[in-house]
Amino acid sequence: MTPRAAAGGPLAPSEPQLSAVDGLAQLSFVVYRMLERRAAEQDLSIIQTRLLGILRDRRPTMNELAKLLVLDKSSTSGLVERAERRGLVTRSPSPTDGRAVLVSLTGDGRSLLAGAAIRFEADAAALLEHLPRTERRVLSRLISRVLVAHAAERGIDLFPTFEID
Amino acid sequence: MTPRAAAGGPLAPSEPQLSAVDGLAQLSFVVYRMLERRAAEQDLSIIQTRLLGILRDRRPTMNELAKLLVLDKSSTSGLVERAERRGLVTRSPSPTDGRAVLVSLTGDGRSLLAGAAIRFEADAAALLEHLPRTERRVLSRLISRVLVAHAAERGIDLFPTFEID
DNA sequence: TATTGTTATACTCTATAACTATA
DNA sequence: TATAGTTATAGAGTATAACAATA
Repeated sequence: MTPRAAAGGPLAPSEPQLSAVDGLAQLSFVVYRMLERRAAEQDLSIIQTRLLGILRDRRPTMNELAKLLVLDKSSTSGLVERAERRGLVTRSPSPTDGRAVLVSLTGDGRSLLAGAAIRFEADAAALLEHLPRTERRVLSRLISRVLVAHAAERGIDLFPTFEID
Repeated sequence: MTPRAAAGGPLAPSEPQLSAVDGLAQLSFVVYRMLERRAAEQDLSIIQTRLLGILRDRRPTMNELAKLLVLDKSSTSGLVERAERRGLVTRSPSPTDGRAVLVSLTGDGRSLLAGAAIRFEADAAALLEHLPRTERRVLSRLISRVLVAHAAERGIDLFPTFEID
């Protein structure tokens, strides 16, 4: 990676094209920051956004949440506590396990998430529209293939025939 | 973005390919985490790594640093203070402006940065090697074109003929 | 007066360790 | 005893506001 790519700033190599590695790194930063900015517009951090995103179609226990977010359970407690204080999520006792707590999204949480998601999608679409339609499709397919292969390497099937959970 | 893409986890749409937006978001997360992991192996955060990356070929003032990192000057003070305490950077008075401070990389800082960069480059290369060489080149070129167009939109030329600075 | 940088303060995010309550 | 979750504590990272020193 060139120094400037590492800094996330503009590049000035002598070739008229970024190296594959620099391109990947730069693209990652650009997209990550789009997400960060759109989340911030709703006063959400990336981790808060991911929390809400997980809750959009699930109602996990604190423990499951910690695993999904790859966080310590104490970090998850704090994260959920702050989100609950803002009225974005609620905690309720599990009916089947007296120790467990179920976390779910409130209407306010859902609205905030939807706002961020819609704006981010527009950003991502605008970024891709720099390419003509045909090449956009090629890019999309190649990215998909890379991700599928990368996931498969880790024993994850991105497209299981049935929902397994 | 689908709920699962927002969560950064595996996806299960019914089509055998990710949507363009989901692919972009997923790819961004995957690459960002590679960088995060490799930096962490050197006990560096992403922001510390970016700091060192900027210093690899520059010796900016605190003020310039704050602008490059898009951080408040007070945040930059703290960031540099912690890096200096670890012996990764040094602060010295500017010879031309009695108020200014110049920040530069130490040998230790350079080594740490190099270690993270080399490992990250290997990760990125491995990710791309999931595609045959020809398609890898196509992907690389398309990503480059998207980034160049995106930068141009913001008045930035990714490939200026001369170093301007 | 304006600019450069640091410091005080406050909040988010994270982990480790110690704790409570339930299984 | 083991598991689920919270709390205490500590540190990184961030911003705002107040400040000191220099231009």
